[in-house]
This record gives sequence, structure tokens and C-alpha cells, in this order.
Amino acid sequence: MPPKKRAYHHGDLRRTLLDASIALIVERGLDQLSLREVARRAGVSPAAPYHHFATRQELLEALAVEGFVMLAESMRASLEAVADQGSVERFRATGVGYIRFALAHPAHFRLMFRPSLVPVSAVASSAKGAAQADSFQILLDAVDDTLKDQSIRAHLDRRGLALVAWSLVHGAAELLLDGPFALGLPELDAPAPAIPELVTRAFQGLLDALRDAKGAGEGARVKSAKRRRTT
Amino acid sequence: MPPKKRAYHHGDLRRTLLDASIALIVERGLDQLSLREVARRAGVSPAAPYHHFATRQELLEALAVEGFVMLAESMRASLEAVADQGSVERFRATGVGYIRFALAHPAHFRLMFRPSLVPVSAVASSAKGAAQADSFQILLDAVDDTLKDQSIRAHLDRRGLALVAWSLVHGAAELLLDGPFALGLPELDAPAPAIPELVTRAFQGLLDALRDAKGAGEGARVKSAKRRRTT
DNA sequence: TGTACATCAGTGAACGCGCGTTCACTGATGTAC
DNA sequence: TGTACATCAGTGAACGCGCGTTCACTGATGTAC
Repeated sequence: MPPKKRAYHHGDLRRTLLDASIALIVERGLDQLSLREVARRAGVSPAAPYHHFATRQELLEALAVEGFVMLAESMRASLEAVADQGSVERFRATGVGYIRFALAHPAHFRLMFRPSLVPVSAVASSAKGAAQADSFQILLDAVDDTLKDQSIRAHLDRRGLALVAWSLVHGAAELLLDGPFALGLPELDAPAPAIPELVTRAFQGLLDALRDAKGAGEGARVKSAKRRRTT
Repeated sequence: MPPKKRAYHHGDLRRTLLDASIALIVERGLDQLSLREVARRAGVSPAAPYHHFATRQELLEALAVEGFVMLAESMRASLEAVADQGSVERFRATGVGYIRFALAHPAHFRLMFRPSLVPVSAVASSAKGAAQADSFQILLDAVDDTLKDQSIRAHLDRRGLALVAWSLVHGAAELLLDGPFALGLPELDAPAPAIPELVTRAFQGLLDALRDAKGAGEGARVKSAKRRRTT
């Protein structure tokens, strides 16, 4: 039988290296990540990582794949929590899952969208391509679902709606991580705890735009109860 | 009289260095920018830049300042083109100006929002702080203006609306520069020329959400003529 | 169960490299008289 | 206008550094008989 891929000497160096990388990115920023420093933090020699990753590049790509897998998980988890609700609520849940992931895993998130660190070449057939496609498919499914809803205005097509929704949550995540707060702009120094609430309302604003105000049925009414609370 | 700050030997090395940096960032990505390579491209010795920038950091900061100044210009230009229209149209124009800037100056844009390259320390009193505050003020003014409009729903406050609008345009810009297109996701491979149109519709979607469907007057009708064209 | 051998995750020294920055210098430009 | 001097943008060699990666090695673990 094929030997199990178990750790021999170290507990699980591969995992330890990935974790050390994340910690280093969080502390010093993406631009300061060095394989030697990662090895140092893992308590091994500078050559040790090469038994797990052929190059520094490969470690970064492994992190990016991990990120896309976690992103999909986060979106799915959010989605399942409202599985019994309408398509618009489920759509909103995917967005909340997206932002939740970004805030919980800022290092992964930043890395995933930095093509100059994790090049795009030959993505299609790789694990990274598959992981990307997976999270992206969740978004597209939610879009399709939402567009089937009779009470939705159709002035954005499938691709348009996907891009707009994605822009909103992606932008919110970026700004929350590196934007106005990090920039120290005084007018926007909201307390961090208020953020999820704010994001939910934001997405709600976008989704309200998609409702046909005249044609909206009970689905709309369920939401307006929630909305009124925030006014 | 004080001597004019004119070039002595080189035409204008400071400017040349900044331009070379931008070109280098566009070609190789933010993470590959080196002062030596910039000097090489400008055709000067590695020590020459130090007569214009005390450190590499200072050059990056100069670029970031430049970026924020251009961002404000772009937003203002967009705004002035619709100066005679309603507050909602003007609001939308600031967003379009934002995205237009990002697509026209991707290197500046990326640099401006990378705190690990251009640290936030002591921003308040610096030129960078002033430039940031300037573009940010345009956004806030547009928000305040829009909130004064009687036909606007108030379920987002000033800060909430600013963050949502900013998220939308910022996210769109990021995704257009480094996102799904760069990631090669097949479902979103829109032709680049369609982008401004798409963005305009996206912002329109957000703004529609802010209108009270019942209370909307002529202002709303002006827009719906445009909207119908895109259905 | 015990021994011989293969495997392979780790070591530690070494490599060449490009980097940011410094330094003493040179030579063109601008200024004072 | 012409000359002496100060200024300062550029040169080119040199520095020390941390990096990614390679290499011959060691020694613990797993496998065959």
C-alpha cells in the first residue's frame, strides 16, 4: 500500500510554514514576506522549506489556493444559514460571507488578489483555478437565482449583476482592511464592531435597487421589517 | 529673488524618475519596483535619485500624493460635467470620476492603497494627508448633497452612504484591475470597452436604492429615460 | 523479533545577486563684483 | 563684459545586507526478509 504522507521529524512542517507565512504577512505586510524569515520563525534551517515547496512562489500559490477554498467555505456557510429564505436573502448572505472571510483572513485575502505576487499563468487547470472557480460559482448561482425572481428589475444582466455585487463586497473588504480606516481619515473612524451591520445594510441597499417597487410581493415585506429597524 | 527650481544638467530628473517608476510598476508590478532599476531606466547612476528623494520610501510617497491629487482632479472634472444636474446625478459623477482615474492610472491607484508600501504614519499634516483629505471631501460633499434630497431614503446615514458608495467604485476598480478579468475567469471576460457603461449602470443601481420609489419626482424620471435604454 | 537497507525530512555552509544607501569626486550652472 | 567663487546635480566605486536557492551531509523513520 502507498505510504501515508505523515510527518517524520517535525510535527507538520508544511502547515507550520504556511501559518508562519500568514503571521508574517499580518505583521509586516505582503511585501516583506521572505522564505528565510518564515523558516526562522518555524525554527528550521533555510533549506528545510524546499522539501515542501519547490520555490517561494509555490508557497504563495498554496496560500492563495487555501484562501479561495476558505472563501468558498465562508460563502457556503453564510448561505446555509439562510437556506430556507428567499433568493434575495440568500444572495445577500453570499456577500456577507465574502466580507466575513476577508476580515477573518486578511493575509489570505490580500494575497489572493495580487497578480504580481501570485501570477495568473496556467491557472485554468491548477488547484488554484479550481478553487477560484468554486467560490465564483457560488456567486453566479446566487445571481442566477436572484434573476429568476419575478420581482427583480432586469436592468442589469447576469454578468452586470455579478460584477456589481462583487464590487460592492470586494470594495468594502478592501477599504475595511487598507482603506479609510487604515488611512486614518477622521470622518470615517467608525468603531470596528459596527462594520458587519454596516455591510449588511449596504448590501441591502444594492438589493433594494433590484426590486421592482411596484411588483414586489411578500418577499419584499419580510425584508422591510428588518430594514425599518435600522432607520 | 529666490532661484527658480529649474533643471541644471538633466531635463527634469525628478519628473523622469517618477515616470520611470510608474512605467516599471505597470510592467512588473508594485512588488518589483527598485530604485536602482528606476535610475537605470532614467539613464542616470544609482546615486542620482538621492538628490531628489531622501529614500526610496520618499519616492513612493511622492507618487501616492500625486495619485491623490489626480484622483481629486478626476472626480472634480466628472462632477463639473454635470454641474447643472441634480444631486444624485452629481453623486454618480464622482463615482465615475473615481473609476476613470483608477483605470487611467493603475500604478498610482494600486500604490495609494497599499499601506505596507506607503506607511500611514504621520499622514495628517503631510502633503499626502492633504491630498487624501481633498479627494475624500469631494465624496463627503456629494454624500451630504444627496442626503439633503427629499426623495432619498434615509436608511443609510452619512458615513454609511459614503462607505457604501466608495466600496462600490473602489471594488469595481480593484476587480477591473486585478480581479476576475486578470484572474481569467471565463464567465466574466467582458470586452474592456464595455466597462465604463457597466460601471455607470452599477452606480445607478445603488442610487436607485436610495430613492423613495413613492416620493420620487421629476428627478427620478430624467434618469429612468436613460435607464430604459439599457434594459 | 532482529537486522540490513532504502527513504527522505532535516542541517548548515556556501553561492551569486540585486538591493538601498554612502562617499569623495567632478564639472556644469548661477551669482557677485 | 569678464573673472572668481559658490552651488549643487550628477558620477562611479564601494559598503554591508538579506535574499532565494543549491549541495553534500546526517540521522531518524519505515520496510523487507
